[in-house]
Amino acid sequence: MKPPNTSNRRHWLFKTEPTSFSFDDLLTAPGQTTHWDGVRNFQARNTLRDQIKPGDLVFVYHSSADPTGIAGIAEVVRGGYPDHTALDPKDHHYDPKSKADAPTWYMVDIRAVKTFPRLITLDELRKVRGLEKMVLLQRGSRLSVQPVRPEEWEVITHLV
DNA sequence: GCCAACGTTGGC
DNA sequence: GCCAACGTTGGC
Repeated sequence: MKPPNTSNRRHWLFKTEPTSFSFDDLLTAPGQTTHWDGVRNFQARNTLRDQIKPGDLVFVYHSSADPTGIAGIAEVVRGGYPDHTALDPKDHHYDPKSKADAPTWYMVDIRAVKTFPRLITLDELRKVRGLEKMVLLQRGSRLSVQPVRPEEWEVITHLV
């Protein structure tokens, strides 16, 4: 495998509901690696398809949980490719408008690289200076795949 | 192209 | 479970 280009790596945040897929589930997955499937929002799709590259780093965020927050870090091991779950009528994320020869939806593969010793909660993030512009913290923000600025990444990783 | 209706997200 | 905010759909 080609070593990732760590100098140009970008940073992202992926939301997941831990009742359906948690960071622990990623840790116990084969190779601690998984497809990040099921994204059905065009803006997030564009990011997955066009911008997220192997070597990029990802905060895995637990939404609709108690408490909500960032559970750990994963590394992108495969860039955007078609999300086959959109083609499976039995899949919860099936989309009849997506076709195999013209896929609408994309996913990436990620591998766990760091488990935070504790959840970095949303409450805590809201209080940290320097994160005021973070996409996650914007009012009404619900993008499930979102960019994280380098300085935001730096501040957050030093909280634990 | 507008925009009302509808469905979803996600914090609380 | 509530509901504000948002994205998508479809009639016009």
